[in-house]
Amino acid sequence: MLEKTYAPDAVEKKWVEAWSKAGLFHSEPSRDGRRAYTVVIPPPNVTGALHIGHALNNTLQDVLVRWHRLHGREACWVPGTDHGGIATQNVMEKQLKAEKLSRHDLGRERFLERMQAWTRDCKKTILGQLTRLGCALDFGREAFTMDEARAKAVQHAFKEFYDAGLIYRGARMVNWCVRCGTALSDIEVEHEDRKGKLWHIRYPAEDGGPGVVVATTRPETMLGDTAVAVNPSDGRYATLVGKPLRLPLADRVIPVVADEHVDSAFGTGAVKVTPAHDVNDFEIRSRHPEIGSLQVIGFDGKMGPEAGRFAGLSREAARDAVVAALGEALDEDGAPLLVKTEDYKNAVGVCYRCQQSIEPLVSEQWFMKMGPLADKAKAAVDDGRFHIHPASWEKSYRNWLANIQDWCLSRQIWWGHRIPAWYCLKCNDVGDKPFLTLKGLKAVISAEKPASCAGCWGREFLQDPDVLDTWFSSALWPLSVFGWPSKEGNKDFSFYYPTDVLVTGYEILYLWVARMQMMGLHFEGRVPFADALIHGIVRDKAGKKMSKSLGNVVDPLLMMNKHGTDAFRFALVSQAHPGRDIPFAEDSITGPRNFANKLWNSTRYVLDYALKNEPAPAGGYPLCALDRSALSMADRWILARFEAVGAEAAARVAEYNLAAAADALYGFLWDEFCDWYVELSKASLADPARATAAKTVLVQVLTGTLKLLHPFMPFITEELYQALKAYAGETAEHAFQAGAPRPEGWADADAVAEMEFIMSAVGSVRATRSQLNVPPASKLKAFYKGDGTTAKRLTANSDMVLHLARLESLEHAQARPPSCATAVAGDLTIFIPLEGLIDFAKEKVRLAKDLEKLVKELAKSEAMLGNRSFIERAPEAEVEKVRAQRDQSKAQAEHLKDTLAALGS
RNA sequence: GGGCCGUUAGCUCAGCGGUAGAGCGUCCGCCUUACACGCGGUAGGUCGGGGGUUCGAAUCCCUCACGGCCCACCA
Repeated sequence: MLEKTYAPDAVEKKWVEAWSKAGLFHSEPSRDGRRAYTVVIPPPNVTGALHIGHALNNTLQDVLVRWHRLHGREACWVPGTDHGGIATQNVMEKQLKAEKLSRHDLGRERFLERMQAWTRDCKKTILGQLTRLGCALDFGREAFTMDEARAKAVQHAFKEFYDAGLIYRGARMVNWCVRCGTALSDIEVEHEDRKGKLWHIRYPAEDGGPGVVVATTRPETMLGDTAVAVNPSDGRYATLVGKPLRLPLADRVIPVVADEHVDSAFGTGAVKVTPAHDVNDFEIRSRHPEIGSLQVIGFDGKMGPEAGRFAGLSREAARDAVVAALGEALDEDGAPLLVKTEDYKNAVGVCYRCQQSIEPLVSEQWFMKMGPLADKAKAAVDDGRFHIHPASWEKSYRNWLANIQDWCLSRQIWWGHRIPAWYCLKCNDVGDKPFLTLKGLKAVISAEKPASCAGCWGREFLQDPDVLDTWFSSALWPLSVFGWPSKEGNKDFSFYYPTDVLVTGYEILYLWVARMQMMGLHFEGRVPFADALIHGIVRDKAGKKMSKSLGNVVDPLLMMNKHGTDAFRFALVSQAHPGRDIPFAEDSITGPRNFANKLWNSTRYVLDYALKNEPAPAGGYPLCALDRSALSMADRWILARFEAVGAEAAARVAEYNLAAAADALYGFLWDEFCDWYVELSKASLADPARATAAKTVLVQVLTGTLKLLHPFMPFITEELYQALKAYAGETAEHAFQAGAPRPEGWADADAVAEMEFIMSAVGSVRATRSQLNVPPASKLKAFYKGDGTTAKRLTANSDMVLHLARLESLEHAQARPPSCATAVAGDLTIFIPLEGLIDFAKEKVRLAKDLEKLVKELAKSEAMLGNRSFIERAPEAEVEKVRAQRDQSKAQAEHLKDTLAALGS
């Protein structure tokens, strides 16, 4: 006997343990001849516990994995975590800061030891949470982006790219985060609109003339100016080009150059040029090499020695100081050099890990040439080898690939894959210069320290101190988790690769998805997954992004503990509409929680009430044992509906609309199975001739629905599956291993139409009762008037109607009995004598209202049918539908008119 | 500066060419022997505005407005 209400705690705990003990989610290549269904987890960074976004991401994957396992595939879902580069190092540095330490206090080796220890704990937490969420991960395959196997893949890929000339080292302007102390790739820079100022500064001519006024948002960089640029076609400045200007605050003279890049219409039409600190200016210098470059801001974000009296100040302080100094500076005529200051809003590049503004700086870095790789990735979307769901993302994806820039790979941090490049100390003049400024180094690419230099036989080497962008190893993930590059005898790789689908959020579409596509296409010549399911972000109730600082984060563990994991999962999935973010309110779990309870009680009904807890017969109650022709209309109806819903859910899953699949199953179980079939079965069970069929249908449809719901709500469905499986004749030990219900041709349009009529007739009587305040408990006699198909349907199923509408009898009547209420069903009229109970004034108002509605509908239908274009151009089926509608409205209206006339006006 | 998405019932959202739907909330009545985490009933919308295409538009096209997001080297 089951308890009255479903209590998730114990059930979830029990199955988490049992599944783990049974190794239920372990996959083997080629087992039972099943085709692989492979999913690799987007490995969470080892930065802490999982958030609600992870819960969504992993629930969606779990639904897909379990669904496909149910449908006969050898599902393999690979778990793992990501070392997370800068993000994780930042977490550790924060911890150290609390101990008043920096990573430099520890030194590289001890720092990495601490990182390893932290990573171990963090992995445990993360995998524990995924287990708690019910994820059917193949835990034996756990991978980490920085473990030995993955390191091999990284080193191999790096060398291959290097040998192919796609990876190179060079001096370029990069996005430098002064707080994180490292270069970043372009996509790791976020753009934020910030309020700032636009300062207009006069640079007087060296000969004492007025010179030019330039406008800048970053006055501190003027200390590094080496020119002023104007557009060559700008007449205002034509005579100034080539003339020297005096750079205020610095004791220097700089030229005016002409460059096409300058927009004459913006500001004053003259731009100060700081090649060391601005990407555009860097470009201008490449066209005018003679102007040179002067770096005034260091990698630490402080003004360097070239900044003169401002040296040592932070960027921010230097800005204030420069502006203040300009404010006091006058030109030879005594006019202020700071001509104007205006408010200005501009987009500032910001580090995606620490939100500090990015400093463009020139340095020596490793880069990857992306053009050829991007072309292949673009071709894969263009020709349909790769699909993004929803497809609206494909346009942005293509666009990004088409405009791709080279990828800055090196990071000046410690936590990551060390770049496998070695510099012979004899061939390279390393000295004690900062590594970032070393130019023209000759590298030997090798995972291990080379034995000797091929050029000079030197044996002393310096390994590149930098590490790789964390996304480099992530990009190889679908390959590396299956042991790539090792392929010979690698059954895992040949069976599971390429994977089937990648599920992730749109925020890492370029950062990660695109790069996996590029790597997969480059190394294996095929896409690493043919489909990407891109889901939205879980936001707070008000639609704001969740963040610790806003204090609006929702802890998934808390939700699971409070409401049950299945309910939480279902709440997430049913709101995960393709292409939409999810504004998550805790209330939204209530419905799914109630639904879980509904499942629970449906099973209680079947086991305790319908089957009276009798032991299951051998083989259970199989559908094949039933005589199809002897089934009741309700049996045939629910079987038809069940099969249709199974197909509908499958279609929705196939198009990656999991919310719609969940909704279809929810509606079927609750609105059709429980509200109608279960109610009807109560009568059938009392009739020995129909009892076995009813039991069979109850058991089979319920068990089948539970199986289909299992991917969405694994715990409760497993629990109930265990209770039902003997009755259902199911042989699989766990719901996870069960087979999906197979289509057996239960489609039955007649039964569906008949049942729909019965439902509308019952609904009509119920509404009448309710509107006239007839006590639900009172059983009433009723009469119907009319004949034909609908009358036959009514009489053939009168016992159902009696039960559902709480009637005592339903008989044919030629005329309207006295003192009765009227209900309309199809083209029939149902009379319910209510002597003494009925308020005729009220009844008349009610009927008049119904009539009004009908008349409106009738007019609409007739208007359509009166439209010749409609008759001629609309498909015949549509016209027929309207005709049928017209006929019904007409008949019902007539009945109501008669009734109203009988009641007197 | 480009691009994408959204604007449908009080709220959150489905529907995306054939006479407006769900969940929650409202209101009314029910402890009807699976479930009050329930049952039955009810109210509530000119589908952001304006044009167009079509026999027919919430659904397709154009345009405007208001939100949100992504990309972008306008000082």
